[in-house]
Amino acid sequence: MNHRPFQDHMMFISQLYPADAPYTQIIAQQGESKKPKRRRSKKNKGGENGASEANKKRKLSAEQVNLLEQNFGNEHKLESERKDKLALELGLDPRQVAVWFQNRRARWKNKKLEEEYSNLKKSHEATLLEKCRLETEVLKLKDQLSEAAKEIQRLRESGDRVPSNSPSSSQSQQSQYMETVDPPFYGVFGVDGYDDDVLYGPETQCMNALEWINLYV
DNA sequence: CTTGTAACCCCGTTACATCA
DNA sequence: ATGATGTAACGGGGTTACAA
Repeated sequence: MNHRPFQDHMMFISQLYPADAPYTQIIAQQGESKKPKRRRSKKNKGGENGASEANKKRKLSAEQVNLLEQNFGNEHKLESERKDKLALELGLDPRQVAVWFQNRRARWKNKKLEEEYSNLKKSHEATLLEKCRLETEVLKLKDQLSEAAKEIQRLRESGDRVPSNSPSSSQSQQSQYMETVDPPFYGVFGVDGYDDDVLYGPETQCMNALEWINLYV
């Protein structure tokens, strides 16, 4: 019997979505959370005849594992022809080979998930640091802006005292200066108001980010 | 077209071996 | 002796191919 299309499909799906159980399976399991699972009866406890022999054969030899690993390295899926051949070669039941491949795929998937998690974590930490840096920069710029505003105020006051030849000159000077400062930026950070968020918000967030990183790195 | 079955898959769990 | 960890094996539920 040929199951290649299905196997290829499943391989494709599991490579695309290695973290996800098939949707239908998730639904089925969710729906059956109350159904009691059938417990497997204990065996090979030595109470029944022949059990101890089965115990001794349980662990695969290093040689067997090597060959299985080699095959797994070539291809994670196992067609029945290859399974039978391998089983013959290893002196194992084909069912054992199939089970080994299933378990190996599960281990491989877990490892991939761990790697992915680790990469995401690193990237998240880098983003937090960058956020922190940008917030610090914003604070600096706000300081500069506030200094500039004070300077404007000073100029305005001195302009009031010193009569100018052209009445609009100080104003045009101001507006010229203001043009160098992006108005939306100026407005967004409410330099006049200096709300609490400007002084404390980003800084504390930044501290939290750093503490967070120190905690988890 | 429908139904039953075999063979495969994955997921979660269990049982057992090994090691610190 | 024992708890933690790794892994072989299993049970259940899903899909697909195929025959009747």
